[in-house]
Amino acid sequence: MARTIDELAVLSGVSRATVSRVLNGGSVSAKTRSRVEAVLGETNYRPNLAARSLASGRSNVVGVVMHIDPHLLFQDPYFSQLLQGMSSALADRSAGMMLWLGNRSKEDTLGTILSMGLVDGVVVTANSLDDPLVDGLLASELPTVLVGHRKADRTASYVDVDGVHAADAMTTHLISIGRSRIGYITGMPRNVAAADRLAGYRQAMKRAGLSVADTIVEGDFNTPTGVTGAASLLDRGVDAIFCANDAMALGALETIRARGLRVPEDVALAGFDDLEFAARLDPPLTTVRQGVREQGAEAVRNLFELIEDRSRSPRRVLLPTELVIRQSTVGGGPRT
Amino acid sequence: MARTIDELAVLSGVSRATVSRVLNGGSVSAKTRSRVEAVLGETNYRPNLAARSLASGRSNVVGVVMHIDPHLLFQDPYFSQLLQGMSSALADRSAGMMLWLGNRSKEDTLGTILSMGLVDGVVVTANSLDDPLVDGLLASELPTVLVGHRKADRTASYVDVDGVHAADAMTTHLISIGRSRIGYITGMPRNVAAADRLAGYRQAMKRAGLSVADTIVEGDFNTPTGVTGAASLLDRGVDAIFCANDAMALGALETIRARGLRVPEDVALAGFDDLEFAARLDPPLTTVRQGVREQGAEAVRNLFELIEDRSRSPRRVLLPTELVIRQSTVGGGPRT
DNA sequence: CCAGAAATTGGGAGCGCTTCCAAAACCTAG
DNA sequence: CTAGGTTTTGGAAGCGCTCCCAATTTCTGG
Repeated sequence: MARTIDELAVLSGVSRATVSRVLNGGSVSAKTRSRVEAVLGETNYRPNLAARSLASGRSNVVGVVMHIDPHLLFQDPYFSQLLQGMSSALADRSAGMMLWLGNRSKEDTLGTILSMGLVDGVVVTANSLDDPLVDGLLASELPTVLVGHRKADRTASYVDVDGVHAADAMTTHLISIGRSRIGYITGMPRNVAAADRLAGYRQAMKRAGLSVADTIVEGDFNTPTGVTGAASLLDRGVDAIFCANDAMALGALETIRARGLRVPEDVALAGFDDLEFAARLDPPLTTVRQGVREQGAEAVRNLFELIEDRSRSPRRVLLPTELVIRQSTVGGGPRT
Repeated sequence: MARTIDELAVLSGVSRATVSRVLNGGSVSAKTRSRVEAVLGETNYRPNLAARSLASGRSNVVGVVMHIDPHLLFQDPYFSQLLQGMSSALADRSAGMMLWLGNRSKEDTLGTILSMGLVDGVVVTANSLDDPLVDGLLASELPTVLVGHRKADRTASYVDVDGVHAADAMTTHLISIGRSRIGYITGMPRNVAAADRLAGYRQAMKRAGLSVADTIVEGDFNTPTGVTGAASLLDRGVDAIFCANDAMALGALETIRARGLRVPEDVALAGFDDLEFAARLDPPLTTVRQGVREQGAEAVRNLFELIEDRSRSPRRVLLPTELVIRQSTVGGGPRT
């Protein structure tokens, strides 16, 4: 029941330094190593992280900062999935995770994180176009990887999905099934993903030579704005509605049915995210699936590369998305 | 830009020990204190957590362990909310959170946590009737608070909602609206909350002198078992279905409608959890609301009391629940 | 069998902080 | 003005570990 490395050293008849070497994979003769490991085995010793961290300057703990609207955090599985992905990538390297959710002022959190000297790096969700926390982190010495990205972050490492491309693809799909008056309900104005998706929509519409003069209404990613947004779009006589996320598509569907219109015959409907309920809607919702778990895992891997080689140039990763076509756009389409 | 306490000491012309005292609220003369604080203000020094932790044996970081079925973690906002509650209570004491999700073997995690010497205590979700991790934690020196509880944990500190009482109340409500053949779809067999809710149901049925001979079918908290469970209950001619959670109620609703039955006229339907979508179903779902956030916050507060006074006796807290009655049981009832 | 190179090992100095202890400074009252 | 008590302060010893450096041991080949 040795508690410290010194006790371990005494028990195995070598110096503290040698024990440390076998613990950390230093060069030790096979004979010595096996002797120490024997003792190690029967003593269930665990190195003290604080001491190790103080001495080595590395803790094998990474920080995760999610500054996010609590309301979204609740109902959107995005964060759970992101956490899962990160958590499992972390576990692969037996590293720990310190989590901050956004309930203090951002600057405060920033200070805390930097201070601790406790994390080797940080993964931070960058979903706002201007976020002092992200700026501060990027300006600091601390290796930082963003999940999501802002146009300005050209020099930062980030992991994101290609929202522009995905929204373009969805819009193109809508066009390909013969719709031309395609309404769009946006996400929150200052949200990066929202901006990307909108850009993708505009891009596809433009390429097809379709007007977007009065086809865009502003939403905020929540269901109620889907309800109202759809109402206003229907008044303008659209034949398809593309919502920046599934939650709003849910609202839009309510409105469409309330008016006695059929989906997709009268109005095709598409969302984004492929939340759990999307496949279960009536009709099942055409949407975009993003590998959120994978995104989290990739962010962690990215971060570790940065930690291990601080001089390495930023790595920017765009993960692919998948168009999930269901009956809300293609009536007789494939069942999911 | 002092980085260490020694630099700070030099800058303010006192000893390292004195700086440490003003940092930690030791007794320092007013004059000295203000001098040091002045320096402190213009230097944005942050104590190194690892060093502090090593020297003092306390880290102001608590561990949070959520060993949970990844599938549930995804779609159930329970965990997000729990995290939120804990996170905000933690922020109130400017403490940090180390998070482990359940992706390694439990024993492994346990070892890691205990080893680190890095957390002052741990909050662990105890949702399985037999969980070696929980047993190990409780047996260890580490202050531990459970969220949820097992019958066996008489001597542990925990925070839970009174699931027995809540399920009893819901069942009683169903009875009070004139139903007598009340079917019940259970949660996962070895889950504590599931067991509690089932007990509450049985208790209420027994008190009312109603038979439960063939009214209970086994579910697993997921929607599909709600679908199948409801089918089997309807075959037995029930006039109400109480599901151990909302996700299954969702499935049950599907089945009921597929058979052309009306809710609540033909079959009353009740869930448990009051998830976001519950109020939005057609008809809105009668369910039980639990203060999950509050549960998380309370768990943290509880833990801190334990940490500050290790000799204190375990504190067991049962948080109240709220019956949310909507149209799935009372057709003309209050709109929510 | 021995010099020299290579591999292994132990000694010891810190990492930045808290905290015990004793010295120094300050009060009080006689 | 001084003895005795009370605060306030600084010195110094660690907390458990890593890692540099030098000493020791082991291995080469001539």
